[in-house]
Amino acid sequence: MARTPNIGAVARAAGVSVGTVSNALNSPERLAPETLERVLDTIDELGYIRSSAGRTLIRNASDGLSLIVPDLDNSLFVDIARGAQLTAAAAGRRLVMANSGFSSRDLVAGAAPHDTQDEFLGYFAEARSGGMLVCAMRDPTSGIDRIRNHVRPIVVVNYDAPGADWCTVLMDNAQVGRIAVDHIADLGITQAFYVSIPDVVQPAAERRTGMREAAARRGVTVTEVDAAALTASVGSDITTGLVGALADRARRGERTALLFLADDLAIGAIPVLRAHPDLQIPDDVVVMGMDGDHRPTGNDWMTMTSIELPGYEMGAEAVRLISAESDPDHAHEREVLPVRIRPGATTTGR
Amino acid sequence: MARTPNIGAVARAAGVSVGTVSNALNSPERLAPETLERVLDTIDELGYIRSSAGRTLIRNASDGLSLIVPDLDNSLFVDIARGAQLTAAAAGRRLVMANSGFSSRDLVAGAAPHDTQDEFLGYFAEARSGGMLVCAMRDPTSGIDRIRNHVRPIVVVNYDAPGADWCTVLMDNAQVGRIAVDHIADLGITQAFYVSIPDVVQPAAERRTGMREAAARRGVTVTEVDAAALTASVGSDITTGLVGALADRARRGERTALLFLADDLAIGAIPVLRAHPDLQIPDDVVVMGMDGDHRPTGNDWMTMTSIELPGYEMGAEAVRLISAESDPDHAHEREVLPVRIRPGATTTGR
DNA sequence: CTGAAAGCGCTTACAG
DNA sequence: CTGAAAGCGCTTACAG
Repeated sequence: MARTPNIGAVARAAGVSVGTVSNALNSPERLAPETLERVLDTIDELGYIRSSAGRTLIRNASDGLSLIVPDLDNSLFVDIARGAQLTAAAAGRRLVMANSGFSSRDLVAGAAPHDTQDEFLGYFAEARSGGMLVCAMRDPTSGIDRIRNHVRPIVVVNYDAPGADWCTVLMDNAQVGRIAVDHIADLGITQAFYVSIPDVVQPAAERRTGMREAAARRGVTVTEVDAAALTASVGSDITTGLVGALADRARRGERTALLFLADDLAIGAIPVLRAHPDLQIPDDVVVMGMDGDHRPTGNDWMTMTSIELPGYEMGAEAVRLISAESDPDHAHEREVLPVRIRPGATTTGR
Repeated sequence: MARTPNIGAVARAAGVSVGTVSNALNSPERLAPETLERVLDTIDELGYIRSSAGRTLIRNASDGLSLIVPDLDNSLFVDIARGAQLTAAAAGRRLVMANSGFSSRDLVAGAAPHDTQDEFLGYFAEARSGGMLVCAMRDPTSGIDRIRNHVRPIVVVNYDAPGADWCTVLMDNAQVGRIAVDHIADLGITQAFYVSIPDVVQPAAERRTGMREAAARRGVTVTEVDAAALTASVGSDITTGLVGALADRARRGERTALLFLADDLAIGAIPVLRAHPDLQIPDDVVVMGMDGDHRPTGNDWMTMTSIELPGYEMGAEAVRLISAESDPDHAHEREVLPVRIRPGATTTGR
């Protein structure tokens, strides 16, 4: 990069010292009005843009915040990112994001997660990030321990690490499972299939725990089914395997619930059920997902019952906790945000 | 931030000079194997992490790439971001993103765009970004001119600025409009409604141009309708206003096409049409969107005909162009990537 | 193969 | 209110 005008060039052109130029930028109230004006005019003329590297060197910290998200195809993380970015902007801080490319498929398949979470942790540590939000789908402890002293506040979002030495922002995943069961129990349904991925994925494990607890409490019999991925086509395949049993029950006048860990799975179930002459939604089968997609797709001819996840609030809260860390007697917090049901036609009929 | 161990601390502990520690990190082949090992061990023991600020100061450039996207709720930009980030990672470079919070609603409403594009341009210029991808929905020229000399290569994605002094990566928006009309003309349809937003949004303007050209060529009569936003509910409202005319035509045995600038609009049309007893899809009315959502929602009980946009390729190509800029006799390029139709049940019946 | 030294652009007490 | 000077952590010729 060709050398751009530096603070010395501005000082020379304005006939002041470099310290005065620096003060014009950082403490303008210290300058005589005429001096300030002359310096600012010179900055404009020269097209001077301060390099943040100098300040970062001195402070051993930059003032930008950084956010690592696992996967932008997941609307939860898009919501978290927006909540974080807008809250940061409102506080006058910039936030940049990195996508670590995490795929829950790896975990489900038992493969080592092939993401770049630790690479980005290192990258932001070298940049002396002024605060880091780590949105994790797997335990980030080892990666964070490595950079702990080089990045000021760290907040972990969406992963509950045992013995965490940082603030954590979570949603109440057990409540997700409980609410789903309570909803169908309220409809008088006593038999359900619960389609999820293996418990190596922490939110899946916690939702299952909540689901089982509510099922026992409400007297709902639940058959658990494993999905290999959270896609509509997997949802279709699994449902195809269940229609026989569902139709048998329907002929006996019994309703069945299909509870899917993700809306994408649930969406895949719909066409399979509609294609079956004996199965009406929601009279014979009710369907619900559990990660209500905020995205404005208005995705169906029938609205899908789902659970609204507090992604935006999680991101916003994480940024607030970053700011709270500058308070000297701050103690790390573990916040668990509530979820709520969004009833739709696939369970209530409208 | 408490002072972390610096290169001097490592040098002292390893009994070498700071230059040698630097070489261990940047040119390890220059060191005697034993020296190298001793230095690396010391780095490990001390938990030393290099600060990139020093190098940025010297080079007047950092090695990270940065990407500004207008809006993560738009799947096009999520695709671009993924294409860019994976291509960068494959080339051993890190890429960070910023969301400028652009809303096309502002433009459509005639309001000044209230985004943070220029703020982030300035932020990345202060960080001496090693390369910048600017995904723009409005003309970025003034913002870029301001930072032109402080950021090495700049590539603009998705905005065709007149007289651009940089590489540009575009999709063929005129082709989007042409393909849509050709598709319905191939089905023998001669009457269509075209629902778009005003031409202040550049892609909308270009698609309209392509649409008109194809309509003239194929003898299709098109009635143009203005939408205030690209949402399903706006699509529903507009369609509600059209069902009378559509039903009249259906009773005369004439098919009509509804072409929507965005899939979200088109999705909103579906339930309105289904609710009308005289209108069958696709026998009386065919429906298509024009920004095929890559996201894995499997969004409907009937697949929506749409146009596949080359978002991933645009992001990947933009990163390749960034690298190409380091070639001394590089000339700025303007690349226009093709689009293609994805036929679905809403026009072909399956 | 290794070390000593200059310098990148900035901020911050301190002196005046 | 302004200036002179030290120093942040690093890289890079250069000398040996």
